[in-house]
Amino acid sequence: MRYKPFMRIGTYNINSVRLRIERVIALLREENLDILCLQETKVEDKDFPLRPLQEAGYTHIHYSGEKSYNGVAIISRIQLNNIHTLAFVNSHKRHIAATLPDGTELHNFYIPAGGDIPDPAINDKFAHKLAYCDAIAVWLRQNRKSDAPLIMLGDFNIAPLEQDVWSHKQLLGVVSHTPVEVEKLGRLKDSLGWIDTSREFVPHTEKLYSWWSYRNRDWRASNRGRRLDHIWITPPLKPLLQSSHILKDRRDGEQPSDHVPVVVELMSS
DNA sequence: ATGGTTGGGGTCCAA
Repeated sequence: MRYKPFMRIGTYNINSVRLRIERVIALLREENLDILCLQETKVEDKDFPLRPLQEAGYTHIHYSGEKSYNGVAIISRIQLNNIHTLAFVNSHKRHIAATLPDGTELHNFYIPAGGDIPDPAINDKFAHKLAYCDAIAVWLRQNRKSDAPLIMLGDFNIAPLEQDVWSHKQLLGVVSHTPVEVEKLGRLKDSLGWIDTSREFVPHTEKLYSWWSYRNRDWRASNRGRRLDHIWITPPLKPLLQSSHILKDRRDGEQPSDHVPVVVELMSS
């Protein structure tokens, strides 16, 4: 096997892994990924499309799915250990975790989108989203430490910074960018001193998106994006962080997901 | 203020 100095890890909300399996394969190959975490696989475990991924050289594949909704997966060409899932708030399949050979623990999350109305008193889905964020933060504080090497990534369905949305003012009342959610995500981020890898390389003053709605004739022209997909690391991994990219061009082509992948490079330790 | 589009499963829900 040739020398490989960096480990390349990605996250991608695929919005049906069966419909877009060829996109997944192309991403793995063209980005030379070691590990890819998926969200919204929308498939029961018995129907997960294993074979094309194995044929592409990814033999360590773990998933937790359900019919029609939610679902997460980790696709890897590196051995993974201690695969486990956690159910926060309810039984939705929104989390799967694994430990890498160097001991780094990887947590893949699909945080609830939260519905349309940003009021937990009248919208159960928004209440669920807030409770889910709280539950993760509590679990992390009680079970993990900020001096351990951890990666937490996925579709968090929250765009925390003003430049993470196309119009901060116009989206203050829109689920994904409301102050109450941003506050929740901030507390979650503080739980272990998480580092937002994308913003390590792009200043907070610069627009940065990972999702563009289907409800636009021309997503690139209108450019009404939001940064919903994140890769966070704990402080011990910061010196190992080499790069982070949001693969905007993957929003193009036939039948794209409405999200694009985010990829980081970490020095192998 | 409203509506715009997509996927999955099945004639509607979630995003």
